[in-house]
Amino acid sequence: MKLTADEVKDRMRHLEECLRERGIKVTHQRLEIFREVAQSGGHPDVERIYRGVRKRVPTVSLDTVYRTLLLLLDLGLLTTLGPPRDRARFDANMKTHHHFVCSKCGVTQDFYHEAFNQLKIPDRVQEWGRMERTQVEIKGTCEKCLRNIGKGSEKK
Amino acid sequence: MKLTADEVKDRMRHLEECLRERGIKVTHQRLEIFREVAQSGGHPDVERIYRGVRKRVPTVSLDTVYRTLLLLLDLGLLTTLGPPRDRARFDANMKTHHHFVCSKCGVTQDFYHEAFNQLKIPDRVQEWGRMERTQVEIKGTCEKCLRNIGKGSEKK
DNA sequence: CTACATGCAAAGGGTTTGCACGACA
DNA sequence: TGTCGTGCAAACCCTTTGCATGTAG
Repeated sequence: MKLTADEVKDRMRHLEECLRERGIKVTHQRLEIFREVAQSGGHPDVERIYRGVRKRVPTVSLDTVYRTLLLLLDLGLLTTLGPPRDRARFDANMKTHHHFVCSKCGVTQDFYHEAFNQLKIPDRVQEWGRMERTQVEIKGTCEKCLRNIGKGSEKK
Repeated sequence: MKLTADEVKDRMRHLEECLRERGIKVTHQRLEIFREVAQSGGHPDVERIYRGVRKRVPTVSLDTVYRTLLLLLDLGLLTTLGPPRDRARFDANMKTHHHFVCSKCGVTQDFYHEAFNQLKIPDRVQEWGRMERTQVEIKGTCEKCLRNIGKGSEKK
C-alpha cells in the first residue's frame, strides 16, 4: 500500500512545516528517514528503515534513526502497529485503512474498505479520552503459513 | 476486563485437555503461568506475569515463563496485542472484544460492543488466508495523558 | 524408566544513553 | 556564532539458547 509520489511530496512538505513551526531543525537525516517510511509500502521496522536510508545517506547512524522515528511519532507524522514504542513497526499512511495480520508469521496487509471507516464508537468509550483513529484488525493465518502447516515451524 | 472465577476454571480445564491431547506434559509451572494470564485483567507483559507467578511458584524461572507463553500462543490458548512475538503483551480473553489504545502511554482498554462483532469482511481480503478474529482498535489519547499535555513528557 | 521440562547462566539482539564533534538557523 | 543534532561506542535492557538436573507419564 504505497503512497504515490505526489502524496510523498505532500507529506514531506508537511513535515518541514511541522518542524519549522516548532523550531526543530530541518536536517538532511530527518528528511530522508521520513521519506524512507513514506515511500515504503508495508510496515518497515527500524532495521529496514536504517538499511534503506543508508543507501542515500551512507553515514547515518542507527541511533539517529531511532531518535528521529520517536520524534516523528511524537509529532503525529507516523504511527505504529500495535502499542507504541515496543519493537515498533512504522506506518506513514495516515489515511484510514485496516489490517489483516497473520498470527503465525506476523505479516501485515493493509486494505481500504469504506464500510469500516464509519464505525460508530460507543458513548462510554468516547469518554475514555480523545478518539483519533478507528481501525479494524483482522487476525488469521495467511495463505503462505497455511501451506506450511505440518512442514515444521515457519516462525521467525 | 477480568474473567470470572468460573471462566478461569473452564479455561484451565481446557488447557489441560489441550496439553494431554498433544502429549505435552501438564506441569505445575504451565498451569500457574496460564492461570496468571487468565486471572489478570489488562494485558500483562512477560515481566508482570513472571512476578505474579513467582508469588505462588517462587522457584519459577523467567525463561520458563517465556517458553510457556510461546507454547500457549502456538496452542491458540492466548493471543497477543499487535503482531505476535515482539515484546508481546498477552491476552487470555478469547471472547470477541475490542481495544482502545492510548498512543501516548500505550495503555490498552478492552470493551465489548455487539455491533463490532459482526463486521462483514470484504471478499478480496477473505482470499488472503483463514480469517480467525476481527477486532476494532481505536487509537487516541487517554484522559490521563490529555491532562498531562504541557506538563512535560508522560512517556515510559 | 525415559523423554520431556525446568532452572541456571551465558550469549545474543535490539534499543537507549553520554559525550565530543559537526551542521542548521 | 550559538545551539541543537549527529555519530560513535558503551551500557542496558529483554529474549533466547545450551546443558545438567529434575519430574510427569
